[in-house]
Amino acid sequence: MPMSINNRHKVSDFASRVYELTSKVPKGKVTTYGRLAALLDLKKGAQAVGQALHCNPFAPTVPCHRVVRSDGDIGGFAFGTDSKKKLLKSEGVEIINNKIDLSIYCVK
DNA sequence: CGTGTGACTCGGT
DNA sequence: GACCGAGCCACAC
Repeated sequence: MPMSINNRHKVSDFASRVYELTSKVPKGKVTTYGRLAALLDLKKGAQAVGQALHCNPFAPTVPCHRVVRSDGDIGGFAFGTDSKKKLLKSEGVEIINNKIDLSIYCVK
């Protein structure tokens, strides 16, 4: 596990796990808050996951823009949903009517 | 230790 | 489709 995900400033273990998982999402694909929560055995902790990402101190390191809502909605983004949309678009993710194409969900 | 809050989700209206 | 309320979880106060 990459140490660079937890040094600098101390973050909660929970947040570290979230960042680590998020950093594994391949370019061009996306995952959901709920999916990350499930991988952390917190199947109902999607909101907690979102909170961890909001405080994401590794903005460029952790591709938090590849995390969207379960219904395909953009979700949120510390720098504005507009930036999030553009980033995804530049990675090849289709965004239609403010919704992510559910067919490119990362299945891991 | 109790409360409030939020980049969530689901089901009902 | 939009709005609302309830349930869940980590975290700041």
